[in-house]
Amino acid sequence: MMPLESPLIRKLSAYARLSGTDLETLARFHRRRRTFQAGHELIHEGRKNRSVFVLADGWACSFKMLPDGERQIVDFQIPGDFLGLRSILLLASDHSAAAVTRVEVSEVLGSDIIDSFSAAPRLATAVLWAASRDEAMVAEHLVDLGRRSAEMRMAHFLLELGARLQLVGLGDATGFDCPLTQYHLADVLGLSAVHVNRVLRHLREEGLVTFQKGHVTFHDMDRLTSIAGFDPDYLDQRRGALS
Amino acid sequence: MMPLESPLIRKLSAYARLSGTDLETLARFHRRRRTFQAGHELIHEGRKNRSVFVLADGWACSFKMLPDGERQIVDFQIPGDFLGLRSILLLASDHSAAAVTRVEVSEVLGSDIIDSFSAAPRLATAVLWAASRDEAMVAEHLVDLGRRSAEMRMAHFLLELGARLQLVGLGDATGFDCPLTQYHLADVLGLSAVHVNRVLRHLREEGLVTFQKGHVTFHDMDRLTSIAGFDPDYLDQRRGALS
DNA sequence: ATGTTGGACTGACATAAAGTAGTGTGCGGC
DNA sequence: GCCGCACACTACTTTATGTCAGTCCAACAT
Repeated sequence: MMPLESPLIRKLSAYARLSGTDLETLARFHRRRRTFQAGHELIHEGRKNRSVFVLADGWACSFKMLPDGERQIVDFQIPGDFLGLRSILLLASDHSAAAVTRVEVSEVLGSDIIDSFSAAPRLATAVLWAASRDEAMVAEHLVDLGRRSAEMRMAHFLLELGARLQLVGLGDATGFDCPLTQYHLADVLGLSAVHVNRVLRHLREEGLVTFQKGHVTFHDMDRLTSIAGFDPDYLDQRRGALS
Repeated sequence: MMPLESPLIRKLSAYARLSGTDLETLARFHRRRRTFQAGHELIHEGRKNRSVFVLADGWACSFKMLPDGERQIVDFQIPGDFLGLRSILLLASDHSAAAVTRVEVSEVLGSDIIDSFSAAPRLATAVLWAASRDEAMVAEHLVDLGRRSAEMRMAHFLLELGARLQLVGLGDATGFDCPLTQYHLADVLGLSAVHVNRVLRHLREEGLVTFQKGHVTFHDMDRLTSIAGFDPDYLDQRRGALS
C-alpha cells in the first residue's frame, strides 16, 4: 500500500482531485516495492517492456545511446514520475532508463494501467495528463537544444528542475538538492562537460545561480528567468483544475 | 464519414487489426471535415484546445516560438497524424501547429477520444500507441539536436520522413515528394537556413540524397543510413502486432 | 599513509556552424 | 512585360563550443 502523501499522489492532485476509488485503484497498481543501486538500468532500449516504474525516492534518467558511445539524456525523473510509461504499447522500448542515485520504485504492470481506463476514468485521465506533461517537457527540452545558447539552456534546465521539485515538495524558491554531476548536465544539455563547467562558473560569477556540493541555489530568480526565457506554463502546474 | 482506406486507418492498422466497431467509432469521431490554407494556424500555444485534428491530406508542423522570434519546429505532421493530441488534457496548449501546405483535416472533440476509452478499448489503445510513437519521434529528434552533426541530422531527418511517408503510402524506397522549404528544414534541425543549404549541397555532391524541386531522391540509402545512424525501430512500424 | 578513483576545474587550440551580405531564378499579380 | 517576393545558393568572416591535455581535491580502500 502506498503512503497517502506519496509524490505521485501529490503530483496527480495538481491536476485533479482524486476520489477514494481512484486512490484505491492507484494503490492496487503497486505490485512490488523495489530498491535499486545508483547506475542500475531499469528500462532497456530495444527490449519489450511490460511494466512501468513509479519513482518513490531518488533520481533517475531516461536516455538513448548512440553508436559512437555518446549518450543523450532525454529527461530526468524525480519522485512521483513514471519510468517507461511511453514504452508499454511499443513493440520495443525506444529508450533506456537508469537510476542516478539509489532509488525506490514501485513496479506497475502496463496492462493494469490500460485496464484502469474503463474502471477509474478520472485516474486514467490523470495518468494521461502526466504523460502529456512529460511529452511537453521533452518538447521544451528540444527547443533548448535547437535554439537556445548553452547559458540559456543551463538556466532553463535548472529552473525547470526547481519548479518540478517544488511540486512534489523537494525544493523551494531558494533552491534544491541535486545529485547530478557535470557529466549528467553535459549529456542532458548536449554540451561537453568542459563547457558545462565554464557556463556554471559564468552563471555563478554573474550572481545568478550556484550549483555546488550537490545543491543548487538561486540567487536572482527573476533575472535568471528572463535570461532563460523560462515560462513554466508547459509544466501545467495549476492546482485543482478538476477539483 | 471517413473513407475506408484513410491514412489514419492505414497507420493504426500497422499497430492493431481494428474491428468493425472500432472503425465505426473512429468514423463517429469526425465532426467536421475542414480545409485550411497553407500557413493557417490550427493550434495556438497558450490557448486551451478542446479539439484535435486528424490530418487527411497535406502537411503541417507543430512548433514553438521563442521570445526573440525564433521558431523551433518540433515535428512535421503528414496524412494520418494527429494535431494537438497531447494538449487536450493540458490547461493550455504547450505548442502551436500550422498548415505547411493546404490541408484537409477532420476535427475531433478531445472528450470523444477520452470517452472512447471505455467503449472501444482496442481503438483507444491504438490511439495511445500513436501518441507514444509521436513522443518517441520527438525523443529521437532531441538526440538529433543534442548529439548529431548537421549532416547526420539532415540525413536522419530525411530517412525518418521517408519511412513515415511509406507507412501511409506516400513514398517508396527511392524517395518522396516534399513541400518543405530550406527554412523549414533549418527550423526543425536547429540550423541556419544558410547552413542547411551547404549541408544539402554536400549530401548531393556525395551522391547520397538530392532534395530539389519539391522532391527527395535517395541515391544511396545504405550509406545514408549508416552516416545518419538511422535505426527505424523507434517508429514501431511492424505490421499486425495485435492482428 | 598511500594509491586510486570520480568529479570539478583550467588554458590553449581547433572547428563546426552562425552571421552577414550578397547574387540568381522562377512565379504570380498587375 | 515588368515588379516583387520567396526561395535557393555562395563567399567571407566571426564565434560558440568542442577537444586535448592536463591539475587539484575529497572520499575511500588497501
